[in-house]
Amino acid sequence: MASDEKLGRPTDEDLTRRILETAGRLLGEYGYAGLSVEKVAKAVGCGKTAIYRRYADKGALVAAVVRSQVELGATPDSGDVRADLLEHARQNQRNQELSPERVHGMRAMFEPDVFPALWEGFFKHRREQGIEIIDRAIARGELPADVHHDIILDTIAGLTLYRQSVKRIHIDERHYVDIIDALVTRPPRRLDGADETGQP
Amino acid sequence: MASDEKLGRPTDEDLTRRILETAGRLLGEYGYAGLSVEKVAKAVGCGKTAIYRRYADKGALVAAVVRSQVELGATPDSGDVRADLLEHARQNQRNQELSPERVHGMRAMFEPDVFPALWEGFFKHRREQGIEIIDRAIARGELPADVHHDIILDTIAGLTLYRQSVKRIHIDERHYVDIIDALVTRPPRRLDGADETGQP
DNA sequence: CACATACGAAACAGGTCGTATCGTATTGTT
DNA sequence: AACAATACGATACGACCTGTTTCGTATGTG
Repeated sequence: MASDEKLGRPTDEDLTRRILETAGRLLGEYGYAGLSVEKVAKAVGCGKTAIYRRYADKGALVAAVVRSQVELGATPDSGDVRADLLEHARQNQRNQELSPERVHGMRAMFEPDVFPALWEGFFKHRREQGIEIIDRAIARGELPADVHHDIILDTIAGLTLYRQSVKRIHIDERHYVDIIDALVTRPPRRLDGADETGQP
Repeated sequence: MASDEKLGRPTDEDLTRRILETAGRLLGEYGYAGLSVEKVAKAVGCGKTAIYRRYADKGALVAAVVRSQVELGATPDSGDVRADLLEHARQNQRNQELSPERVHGMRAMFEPDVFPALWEGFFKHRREQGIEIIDRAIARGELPADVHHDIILDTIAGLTLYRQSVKRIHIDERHYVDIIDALVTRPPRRLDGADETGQP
């Protein structure tokens, strides 16, 4: 117990980085179905073994790719709910934006083998950040206590998702300001006390 | 020229229907990657030939499946923009809803081989219906002339997409009423005259 | 040194895609 | 009735992919 070091040859972390980078590039180029582990290995210049030792299957690899391209960031807390939600939306957009040719990469998150890992590793956490923003706004009296957290957050997230993944059009920040203004000015209300998180 | 009838044995339209139906069921069950043309043929009780004669490849088959499960409906025109947009949203939701286990089917529309056909065959047309609703509202004076059509429509469509495809949670119609009320009461404005349709 | 692990290369079985070929079935035309 | 044209089911095929396994080699620790 004197040492925490693992035995044997250590995993090459630089190789891990190159695998994720290359897989991300090929994913953006060919989409999930067109991505092959063999091509990734070839492009990286390593064996398939190295990839399958790190990720159980192709789905896990792609989930790791998307997760590596995405960041959570700190929960905005400026004291103004409009500013906080705008920053929240900015973070959404940054995560989905990345680069124009990575649309296939973002769409790949919908793969049955990819999505569950991303929900746990990302979406759930993003939702919790949004809930916090709104709860603080309620505490400050900026929003009524019976506001429907998820409808607000899903409206913002859905707009970004629809624009980036379906229409491939960037959203000008001022449009977010308009939408957030509308949502805060006439906030959607809860219908019953049932909590909802999605993805059962 | 006496006859418009085609020569030879006619295509079995009932077989076409069974192919689409079976492919839709298997798609919902296994997702795009897990769907195989051979399994579809096996389940239908026909040869692969029959499928490949109808659809150029797997992507075209799946596009046809999604397209067959979706309907356009008439453009709402009640004289009230809130009612029209609500009906528009209802149509969105109906199209994505279908049945709970068809989530994979809806998500399959994001496949690179599937999406282009659906954009031309469906999304574009849906957008045009929404534009018409808003234009009529402008003509009636319900919305300002410089309202941003696409931001309104994409907000509504994105909410549905995010809820159904990502969170798998049904939207109570009253939430649509709240969102539409917010959008119509404080409508997002155009920034410049540039038209946008997406999917270049 | 012994030990444990990562690595690259290669072979492998099983599945899939999309094509091609065969003989058969079903239609309209002559 | 014979024919042309097409759909159909069955089957085989080459190319590719997934994920596993085996081998020899490289790189670390005690």
